[in-house]
Amino acid sequence: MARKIGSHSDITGPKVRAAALRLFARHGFASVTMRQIASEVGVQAGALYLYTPDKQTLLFDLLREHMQEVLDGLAAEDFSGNPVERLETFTRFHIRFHLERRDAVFISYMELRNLTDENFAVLEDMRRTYEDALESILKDGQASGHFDVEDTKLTTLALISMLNGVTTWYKPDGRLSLERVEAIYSDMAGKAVRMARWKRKQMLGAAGQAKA
Amino acid sequence: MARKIGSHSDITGPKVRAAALRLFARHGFASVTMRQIASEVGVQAGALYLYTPDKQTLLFDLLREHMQEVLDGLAAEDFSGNPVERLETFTRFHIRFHLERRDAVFISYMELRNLTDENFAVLEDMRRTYEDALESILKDGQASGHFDVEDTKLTTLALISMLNGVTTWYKPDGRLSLERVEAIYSDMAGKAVRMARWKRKQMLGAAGQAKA
DNA sequence: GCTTGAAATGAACGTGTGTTCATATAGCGT
DNA sequence: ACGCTATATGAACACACGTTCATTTCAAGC
Repeated sequence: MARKIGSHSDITGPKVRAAALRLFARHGFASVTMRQIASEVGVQAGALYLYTPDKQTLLFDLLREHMQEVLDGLAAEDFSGNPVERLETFTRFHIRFHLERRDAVFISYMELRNLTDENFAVLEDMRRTYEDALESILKDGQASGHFDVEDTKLTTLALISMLNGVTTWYKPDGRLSLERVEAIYSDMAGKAVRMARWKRKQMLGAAGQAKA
Repeated sequence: MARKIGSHSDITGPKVRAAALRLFARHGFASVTMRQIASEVGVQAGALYLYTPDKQTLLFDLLREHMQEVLDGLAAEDFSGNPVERLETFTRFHIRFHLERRDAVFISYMELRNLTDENFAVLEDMRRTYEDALESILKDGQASGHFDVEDTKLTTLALISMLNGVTTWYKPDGRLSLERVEAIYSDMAGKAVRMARWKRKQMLGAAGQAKA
């Protein structure tokens, strides 16, 4: 038997990637065998090599594809407004987008060490681009007096860690709706970096006195 | 050859665990072979089975030992004081303790899925105990009006995620000292949950009016 | 309807895996 | 001084891995 009805490259290819993504996320790249992936797709192991040169490249392609989607998704957001609004846009986007792609996110933070140095560098670059988007919001907010942040780089990483944590426990049918989770996280992120009112007044006051 | 000078169970046993911990953290449980561990210890693979019944148990023992140390360490901290102070104690302890044991922490959050259900349940229980310690601080702070938290459970997880993030980037010889990192994270955690001054005043005001 | 080639098979490959075990030896208790 | 046993060896086991490839089969183009 070969070439079953309705099974073309266009159909099997995505199926392979989907199965690999699911299995890598559940059991870890190293623990998943090509035969497992093939079985999930409904095909023999050999056939996978029509769609990927090897296992490592399969992982890399999944991760690169994911990071590209993240970057594209971020670029599609509306980042007008002041830093406070932009931070909310970012955090809400991050939560929403990452919850929709939990498997890919999980792998992205877990399996980087299973990549060759070359492939790792590519993804590292993309991740840095994403982080820089957040850091620039923090920097702007620091300059405008909206935020009170000691170290923008560290804060960026801390915020992203916090936001990523959501993927480890969120269940779509759980106690909290997506909207509510978005709101709570966004609120926490905002409070963690925002300048306190009294402190801002104090600064403005000092500036006023200096002028006078 | 066997029984080399100075190589007893008391020496080789810890060496095995140390090597396994290091390698699991670097390359992932599934990717590390018993022969690699043995080689690191300076012993043949077969000898490892004098110290562990199998590879899975070796991982489990490492993780259980780690979690026990975390719980013991937490219990040794001084948690007197108001919720704000207790939260700072907790965050500083967490950062410090986890940075000293980065390998174990990494594995704890990465390799849980490589455990049997039974072993997983044991660790899950210990982790929950740890999380509960933080949540009870948040609850107390909520009750006392120190904190402004929508959902203590979610906030607990968000804070721990944020704090754990430090292990992924911190380098002991890096730009920031441990003390400074502790301070920044502790500060961010505090701000993320603390009740704003104006809001507290407003509440007190409302309470005063209600009384009057 | 026949030809053609893309899509899939399934067996085979070499290698490496976790684990076992008969065997050897070094150091402690006596 | 010597035997006993804890500690280690190293070869072997059965199995599973990623990957290759000659072969087969089916859908589409003419």
